[in-house]
Amino acid sequence: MNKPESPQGDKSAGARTAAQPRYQQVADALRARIATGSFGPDGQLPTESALCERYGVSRFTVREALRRLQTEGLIRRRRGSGTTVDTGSTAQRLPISNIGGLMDYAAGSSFQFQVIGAATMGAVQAADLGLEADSRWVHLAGKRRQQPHGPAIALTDVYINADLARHVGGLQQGNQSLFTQLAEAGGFRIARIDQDLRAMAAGSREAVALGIPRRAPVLRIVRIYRDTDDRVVEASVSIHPGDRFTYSMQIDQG
Amino acid sequence: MNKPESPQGDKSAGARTAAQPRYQQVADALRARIATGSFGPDGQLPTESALCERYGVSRFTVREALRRLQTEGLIRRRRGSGTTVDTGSTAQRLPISNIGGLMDYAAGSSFQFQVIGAATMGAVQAADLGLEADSRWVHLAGKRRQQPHGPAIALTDVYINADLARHVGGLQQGNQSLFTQLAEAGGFRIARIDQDLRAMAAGSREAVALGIPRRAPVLRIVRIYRDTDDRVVEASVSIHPGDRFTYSMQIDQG
DNA sequence: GCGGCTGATTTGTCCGGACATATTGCGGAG
DNA sequence: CTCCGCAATATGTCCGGACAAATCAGCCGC
Repeated sequence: MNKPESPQGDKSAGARTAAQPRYQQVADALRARIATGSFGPDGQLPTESALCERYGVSRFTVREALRRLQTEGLIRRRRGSGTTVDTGSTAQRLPISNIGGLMDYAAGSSFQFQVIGAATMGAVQAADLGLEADSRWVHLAGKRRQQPHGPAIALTDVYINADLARHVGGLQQGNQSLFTQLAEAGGFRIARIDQDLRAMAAGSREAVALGIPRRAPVLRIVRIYRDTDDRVVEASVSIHPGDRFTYSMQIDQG
Repeated sequence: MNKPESPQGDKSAGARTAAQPRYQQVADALRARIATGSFGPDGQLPTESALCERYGVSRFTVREALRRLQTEGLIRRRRGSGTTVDTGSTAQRLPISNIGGLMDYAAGSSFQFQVIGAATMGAVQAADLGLEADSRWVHLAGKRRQQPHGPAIALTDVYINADLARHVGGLQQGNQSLFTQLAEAGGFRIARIDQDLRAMAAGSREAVALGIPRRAPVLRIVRIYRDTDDRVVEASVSIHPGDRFTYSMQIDQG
């Protein structure tokens, strides 16, 4: 019927971006098809062997692609019965349980910030964030909104490793996450993000900035971004009003 | 030196528990060795091919086992340099980002509950939890503690599918999660858990039960447990005092 | 019509091999 | 002594194949 859509290697070309692995290309293609609803009302995906033919790759590659989509909560797989689009439950919510999800979250909202300046982290604050005392950072502060002129869903303090200070000036306001921009500018990759979530009462600063009563319940999310060498690239503290933000995630298998 | 430690099939024996896949057995073995610190101060694990020989399995199996440990945040893998135990950062904290982590969390604390009785979920509450209105449940309520007589770290309402009501009587108080017990008693498997987290103010009931001021900030976690057929087996709402509970998780790769 | 059995389908597990790419350590050139 | 390049090493990607286990559709007997 149709010849295999080879996910072209793209070894040549001026594309400075390294050619992505094939399973990533297949996953992207399937993610796009899921988004456009091309799998019909029942959401049944082709079988693995059918996808192998379609994209001209081995079953290993197809399974690796499907595994990604599964951890993103996009699909559901059952032995014997096949793979289906996961429309139920949390499909319309935003799973921030992988780095791609975090980027989507950033892409779906807008972050306006300003540079506060150089900062040295005191012992108390460092311990609170789980970082080394007396380490040096560039401090940014800003708000995140879902609609351009809507209410802020978060007040965020960002601390960027002082070694990356020269890249701070090039950071764009808007829809791209800071860590993505930093990784591109600095030529490294974010390998892991640690998150701590807890509830607390809004202080006066947060209350004023977010337009909520003092001592209102807020969700505090501390994120530590590490590169492949385990160096802390960025740390951030986000304060979300309790009534404007819900954190959704999925947990799979055993 | 030593002959391969074959993860014996265990097909026979009275063990009613189905033989686990080999990668699971290897993962368990490595997890135990990590816990006992048998990989030395630098935490360097053997190479994949060494593990293949040690356990008498293929590289596929070893990689699948290591993948599990990685998503649990126990190890760190880097191309070219090998696999190491992840002692830094959140190692001592509790990652509840997979079902095993949730079970560990339950195992590390104690849950005391009492059966409230049959309950029909009203429209408002059902919508809040993301369940069907007018569905029928068995309602339990209880507290979770880290030390036997310490302060409660959570006040939890549990709703168990009415179809499983006959198993409710056999549920044990203590350190094993309810969903694990239900799965065993009912002969099914928990395939996915959806979680929603948000901050809110303690109501009077929570305040009294947890011994905190009214309107104190609390973390509210709603969990929906589904089996392999996507049926909702259990739903739970946990209220954690903001100053006694932090939710930690890791996010890997891209 | 109904229920159970059987076979086909589909994903899960597992193997062996191959090459790519990142890292590390070593040795030689300067 | 320092820096560069090369080779060894380790994980990442990818292939083809095989069997197991869960599911599903259809046939058959009742």
